Amino acid sequence: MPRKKATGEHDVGGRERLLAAAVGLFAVKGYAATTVRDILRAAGVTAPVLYYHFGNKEGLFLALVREGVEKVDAARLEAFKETASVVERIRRYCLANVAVRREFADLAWVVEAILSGPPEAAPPFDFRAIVTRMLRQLQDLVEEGVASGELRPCDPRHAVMVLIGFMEAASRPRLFEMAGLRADDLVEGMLSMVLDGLAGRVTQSLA
Amino acid sequence: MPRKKATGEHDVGGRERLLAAAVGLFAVKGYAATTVRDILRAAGVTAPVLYYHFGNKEGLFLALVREGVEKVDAARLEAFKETASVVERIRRYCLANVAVRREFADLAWVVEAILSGPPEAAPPFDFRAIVTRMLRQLQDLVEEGVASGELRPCDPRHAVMVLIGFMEAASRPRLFEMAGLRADDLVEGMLSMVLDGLAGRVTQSLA
DNA sequence: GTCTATACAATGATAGAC
DNA sequence: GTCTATCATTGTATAGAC
Repeated sequence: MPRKKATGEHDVGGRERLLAAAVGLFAVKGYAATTVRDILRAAGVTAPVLYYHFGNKEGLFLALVREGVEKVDAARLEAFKETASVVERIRRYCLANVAVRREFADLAWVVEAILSGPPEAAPPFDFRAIVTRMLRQLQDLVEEGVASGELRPCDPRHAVMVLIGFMEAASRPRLFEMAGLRADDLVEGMLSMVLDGLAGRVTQSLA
Repeated sequence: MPRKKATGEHDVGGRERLLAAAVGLFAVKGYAATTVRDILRAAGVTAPVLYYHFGNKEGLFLALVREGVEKVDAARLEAFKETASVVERIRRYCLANVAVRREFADLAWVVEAILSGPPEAAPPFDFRAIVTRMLRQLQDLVEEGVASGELRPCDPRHAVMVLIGFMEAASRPRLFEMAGLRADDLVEGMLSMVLDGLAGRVTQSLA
């Protein structure tokens, strides 16, 4: 029999039930360790529903990843849209990035698993275009800042990597919670540190 | 029949053969997607050899992870040992970290998969002690630098997170190669960027 | 679009000989 | 310590009714 729906749960189709169930499971168990039966049980549907909508386990996974990529990508574009100083746009970018990753935490984990996990642990998904675009956007931003004097002269590619590493660390609760930090102040604190640098005397990073 | 040994291959026991085979497979396929048969075939041994030495698949995995943790940990301690300026010790730490991760690339991947991957994707391994120690060491270092004036006054915990993010990004070939960077100059380039900061006018980080 | 029932390959693991 | 042979279970996926 169809699973009893929880209180307040919409009468969504099996497709959405499956997506919702799968994202949670993939996030905590990973793709390979999550069985089709796990997903079916969590979604309260039977096997043919999955195979009807997604073809197979891999299809379900890829549908999920696409959804996640779009969300991050959208937040990114949003942050770049408005005109502001370079530093301010970088700041918005980082805040937006961390914000989406927190809002769609499970989905972010699933995407992250492909980006940084073992190459063949999950179905192949080509991120090159989207990563390249991100690198390009950030590098343009840095170059603009250097040209205008807002940023210190530097190799923009190194600067981009530093920014990426910073966002990466700021998005890992398991890590920064061990350091006794809350996500709230972390981003701003780390960002000002990245901007002003660790070493040397105080240099005001301009108003 | 036992697998024919490749040229120059030592006549090591099944135990070592299994460890060597497993690390490569876990690195590219992840724990869950790597089957016992995969490992056996790659190692050229039969099933009972694995179960005799490691009890089960999980035991083999954990033996591997312990080995990896020890390697990273040893490199870390080595970097802290000699007396030098704070900046120099930070520099050594980061170089050492990236160096081990490159030397034992597969092993590093396996460890990384537990640290940053889905919580239940691999057998449970308690990293808390080791991560806490790393955070502590870095934070002490930063505090020492701040006290001596070598480092800018700051929240040491934020500084530690920035350093961790930096090392993280510097250890991900798939990422920085897309930016057209080679691992060689990357660490030094990024480190000076972290020390001097992105924003503001040039501040020499002292000799 | 969803169900019941099931096919069937692959999986982790073991027994018992040597 | 390693082998051959095998098991019980779980895995993905499908056929066919409604």
